[in-house]
Amino acid sequence: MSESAQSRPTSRRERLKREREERILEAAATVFARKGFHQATIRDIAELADVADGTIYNYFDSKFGLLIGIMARIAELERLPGELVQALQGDARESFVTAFQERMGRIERGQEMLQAVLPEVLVNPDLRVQFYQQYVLRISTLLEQYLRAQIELGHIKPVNVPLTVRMVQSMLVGLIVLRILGDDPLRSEWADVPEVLATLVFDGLKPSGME
Amino acid sequence: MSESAQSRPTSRRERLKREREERILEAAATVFARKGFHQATIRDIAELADVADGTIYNYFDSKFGLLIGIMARIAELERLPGELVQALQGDARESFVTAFQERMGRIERGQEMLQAVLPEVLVNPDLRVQFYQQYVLRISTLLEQYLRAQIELGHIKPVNVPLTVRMVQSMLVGLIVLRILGDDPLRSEWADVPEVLATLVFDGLKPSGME
Amino acid sequence: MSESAQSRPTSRRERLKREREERILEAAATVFARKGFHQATIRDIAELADVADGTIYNYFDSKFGLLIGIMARIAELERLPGELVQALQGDARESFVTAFQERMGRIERGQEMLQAVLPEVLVNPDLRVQFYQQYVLRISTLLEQYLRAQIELGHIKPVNVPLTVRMVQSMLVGLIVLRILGDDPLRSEWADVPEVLATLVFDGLKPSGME
Amino acid sequence: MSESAQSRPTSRRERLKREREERILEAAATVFARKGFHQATIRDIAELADVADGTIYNYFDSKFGLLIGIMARIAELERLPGELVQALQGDARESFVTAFQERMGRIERGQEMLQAVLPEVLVNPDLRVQFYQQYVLRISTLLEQYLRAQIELGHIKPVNVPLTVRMVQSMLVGLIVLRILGDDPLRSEWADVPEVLATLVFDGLKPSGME
DNA sequence: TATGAATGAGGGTTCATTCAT
DNA sequence: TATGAATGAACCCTCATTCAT
Repeated sequence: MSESAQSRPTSRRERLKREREERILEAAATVFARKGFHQATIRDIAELADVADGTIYNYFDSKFGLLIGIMARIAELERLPGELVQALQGDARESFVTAFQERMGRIERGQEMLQAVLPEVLVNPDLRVQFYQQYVLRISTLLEQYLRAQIELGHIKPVNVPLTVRMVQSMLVGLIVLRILGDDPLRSEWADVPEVLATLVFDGLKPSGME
Repeated sequence: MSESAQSRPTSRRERLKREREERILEAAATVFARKGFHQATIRDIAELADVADGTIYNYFDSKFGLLIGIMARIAELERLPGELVQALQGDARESFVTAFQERMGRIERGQEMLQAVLPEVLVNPDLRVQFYQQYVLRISTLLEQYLRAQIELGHIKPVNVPLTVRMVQSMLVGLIVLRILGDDPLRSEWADVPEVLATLVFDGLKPSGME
Repeated sequence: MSESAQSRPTSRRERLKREREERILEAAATVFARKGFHQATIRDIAELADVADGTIYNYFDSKFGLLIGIMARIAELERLPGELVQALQGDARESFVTAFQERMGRIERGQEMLQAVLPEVLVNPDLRVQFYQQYVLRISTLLEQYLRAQIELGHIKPVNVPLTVRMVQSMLVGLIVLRILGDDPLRSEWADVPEVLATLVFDGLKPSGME
Repeated sequence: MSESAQSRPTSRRERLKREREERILEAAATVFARKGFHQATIRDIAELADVADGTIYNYFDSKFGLLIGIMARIAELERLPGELVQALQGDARESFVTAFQERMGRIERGQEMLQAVLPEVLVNPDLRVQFYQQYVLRISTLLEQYLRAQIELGHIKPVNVPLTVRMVQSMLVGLIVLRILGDDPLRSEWADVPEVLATLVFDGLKPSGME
């Protein structure tokens, strides 16, 4: 009852709960990434998170709920729009590189979660829609606006905007997939990807003087 | 029943067997694509193929064997190397477009099988290796050789060859994924993809006179 | 293929299936009666029926389905209406005794199934309605008609018909419950119950000359 | 906190404890009656009693202990013997009606607790014995004595005493069951039951002049 | 003493695979 | 060879109970 007995009794518990939830989610991501959603058992996750099976259900509704939780974490880490807009100010090519660097970093950090979620996204219609909207459509819209503006300004030549944007998105998604597949160059030279990607997308492969 | 009753008893039987195996494999691809490998049941497949559950095991070792079977069918449809080499003769840009058209067609036709196989490929280490080698590495090697040659010839400017090739591969893989995710432009404007892709990769987005 | 190879191939299988279903249902009734629906495990039932756990699900939808199955068997054994009507022809008291004898026999034979089902009937609203209608209401309606007719004829004195019928039904239901509770006299002197019951209901306890 | 601060610190606490125990027991009876013992969860009961899950275990040993507690409460409310003896003095028929009225009232008031306990009583051997002795045997013995005495006195005609008593008990138990089953006449005309019951048991259905 | 999160045993159910017919 | 019923291992989830705060 006395206020001095415990300084913010809830805050300590709260913190412990948050940490535990975090631990469970991370364990889930790791196990899902390693064995796939369906091969992964709740037991696996519980053991890795060092909790009892039942404890997981104090934090998540179901095994599927863990997947949703991971998706939410990914979305949280994204907050793309603002930053992307930011990154795309100024010189077109330069901002491309910056934006891609950002992106590559996120992909690298989120690789495990993406690997955990992506196979199931390809399979589950609900996840599919959610992932597509959060991860693809949101960026598509932005990129399309940006591309149109740049074309207007003459910084970029006229192209089929929606398809071109899809190509770029495809590359990003494809890079994730190829990394998951264990492609070696993509792992060892990951840092160089943004520059190569910008060159490809922006300048093309055609030699400079060859107009 | 007597051996003389039919001119070539085995060959007819053989054909029936082939057809049945084919039917089962197609059913498997359809069901896997629709529900995912783990949600799909042998019963589902048996019903769609109009055979009994047990019959499937006369043709395939296991449920997983069906997946392997589908992978094999994809590989069979590929026979890339030769054709790719063929396609890449002559003018660089032109052969790019031709090659991509080829590829887009294959992707479209093989979509169901790819959708059936891809999620599990991302999850199963063995499949991963097999898919990576058959579907990525084989082409990577070819493209790398080609790219180097073109650079040598001055038709293409000097770039980081392995990464550049990965970018192109990523795009192809990413296109598959985005189609699976149900992206609308990619479905409705699929025919235009090769040209846009070639423009992007070959010419870049930079306006012509802007060197 | 030859017709003489197996005489009615289906009928043998059919028979085996019937027998197996029967065995499972009996096992379920026994186990439910012994341990109660919720304490009973599918394993228990499977072992008693000498089948594998999964086999049960080839015959019944769920554990609850077994209960429904037992209820259906009880209803099947009943076919009350016709027989009751039959029994109640002729002298009132005599037909009472006959009808009750019939009933007591059925209760005795169906004891295990009733014991399996009754506790859950008291607890599950759906079962409650079904049991009430099949086991109580159907008979109530008949008895009410009969009673009214007998009153009309002056064979029975005017009484509150619905409630009186409920009393009789209560007694029947109560007898089942008391038997389940293990009451000794009801087990050892079961054969005398109909006569005593008829005396009680028909003549009352008042001494003969005491009007 | 100091012992002198409150005149009778324990007695107040005692009262609070009693009230809480009472609240828990009532909540348990309600939930058990509503969902059945096995479907009911400690959480359900805790919520209805407005206490934490763990608190319940400060008052009762286990979930089963709650059932025992309810049984004890029923027995407490009974105190039959004395009152029954009292009620059965004087005119036979009149005392029957009085006794039954008493009983009906108790059944009505105790309905929830009976509904909570009865299904499990039918299933659990220990409860079965306890319930049988407290609720059936105790009264049986009394009624048998009474019946024998009345027969001796010529107020009641000679009958099979144990079985006759069982019939009456069956009716009482059966009335409870039929009420649980939701029988409408028994609910709406409950007040008339004692009279009808007495008529049936005492006078029988035979018309007055029909000896 | 009250709390409510952690625990983990337990069980219904699914379904790939086998095998007698 | 085709059938489809039988098998039983495997797993998600529930929830009574415990116990640190």
